[in-house]
Amino acid sequence: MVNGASTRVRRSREKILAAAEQVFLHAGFLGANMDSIAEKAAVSKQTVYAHFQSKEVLFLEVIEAMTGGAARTIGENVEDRLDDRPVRDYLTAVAIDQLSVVMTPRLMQLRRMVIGETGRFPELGRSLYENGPLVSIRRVARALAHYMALGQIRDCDPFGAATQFNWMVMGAPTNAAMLLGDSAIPSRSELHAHAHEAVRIFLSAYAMPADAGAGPVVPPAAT
Amino acid sequence: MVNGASTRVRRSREKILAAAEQVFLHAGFLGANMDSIAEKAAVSKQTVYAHFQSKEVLFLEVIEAMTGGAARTIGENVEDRLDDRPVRDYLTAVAIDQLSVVMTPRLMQLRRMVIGETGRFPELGRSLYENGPLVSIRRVARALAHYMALGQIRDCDPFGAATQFNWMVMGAPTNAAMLLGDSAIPSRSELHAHAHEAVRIFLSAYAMPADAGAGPVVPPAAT
DNA sequence: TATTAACTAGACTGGACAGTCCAGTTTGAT
DNA sequence: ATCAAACTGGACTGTCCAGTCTAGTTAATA
Repeated sequence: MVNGASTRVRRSREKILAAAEQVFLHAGFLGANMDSIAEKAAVSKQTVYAHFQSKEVLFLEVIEAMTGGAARTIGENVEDRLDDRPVRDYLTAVAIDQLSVVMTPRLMQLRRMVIGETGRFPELGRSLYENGPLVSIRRVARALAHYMALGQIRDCDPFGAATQFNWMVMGAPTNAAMLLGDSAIPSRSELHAHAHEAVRIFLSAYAMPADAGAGPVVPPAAT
Repeated sequence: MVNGASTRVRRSREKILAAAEQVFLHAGFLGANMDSIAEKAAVSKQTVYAHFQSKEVLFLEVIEAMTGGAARTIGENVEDRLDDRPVRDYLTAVAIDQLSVVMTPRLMQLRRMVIGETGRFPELGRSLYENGPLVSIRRVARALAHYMALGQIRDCDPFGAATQFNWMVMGAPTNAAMLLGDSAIPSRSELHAHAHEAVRIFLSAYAMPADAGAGPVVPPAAT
């Protein structure tokens, strides 16, 4: 059977990718070393090179797999049934979903690495941007267009507004985490509070006046 | 004269620091190499080591100098005479100032490097955060407290509001530049438009109702 | 059971590079 | 002019590491 060998091959491949992910995330491209990847994968160095032509190829495959995986995760949680619920609820759900998926040590470290390696591998930065922020922004833009048609959102450029919304939600936490490390990653309750506050501000600027209801300045305590 | 020798020493030192800045920014800590720093500084390798004990020490001095320098630049431009002008003007000026200072290839590359080296040198991240975002946020927080006392801003936590403001202004451009490279740095006119839009949204949520005047949804064309 | 593709252990090559050493030269102060 | 500190250039050491080579072992298939 062709599949027997293929299974064995795939097992090795996956062990290597998992080990490489750990090592690269921890040490960066230059800091990582192929011997330690082989060791961590419990595989001979030769096998590593049988699967991946070079350190660079392995690195690229690891990173692309991670960015792709993250992109697939976002959006699985919030199905876009816009029609039946108010803008505020939809935006809040999207904000919480995005924050929950992205604000994890693993993805924050991926982001740090990609940013740090931008000089050597510019395509990784672009790929992360297009699989991450851009996807989210497009999704929100579609939703805003919908709510605009329903008269719940003021007339504006949906893409521009969605961009604003995206960074109101993600800006503070990601930037803090980039520079301050994983300890700056917000807790679940902080994350909820932040999401509500961002939605409140966004709607006070973009909701239809009738519907504007900026709500209390102090967000609902989410502790 | 003590100063003669000291001048010679300082000239070398400065040449080395300038060269090291270039090389480190371009290649990162591990990617940089001391021979090329010496060469670029037009100085012998020995002299480099006479001034800085090791690559690591040199690296730290370069980065600390850059972060400190940037911190000093911000705020030189906008003197904080709050009393006499409306919130909107003050916030707009601050936003444009910050964007102008921070959104340069050199500082964006510094930020990328520091983020990338966070694992090896966590203190650099903290230092950049405290010399950059935190300083700006504190400044805006002070101003907001002032305007709150004047009844132009709603009652709220000034620090929290200032944090929101900061990332509404800086979030989108920095994040894009981090991942997409210097070509994503906004032009002067984009930067102005973005600043106005951020202030508009912020004020529609935080200005006193009487004074709220969210203004038109479409920001004043800043082209 | 025989065959063969996948794998192992570990020695090895070649190049890069941090940091040192040394013997001589320049420069600025006195 | 003299002297010491700063500097030069380049050879050198030791280490690390990507990638290769070899000879032998394991395991899935037919």
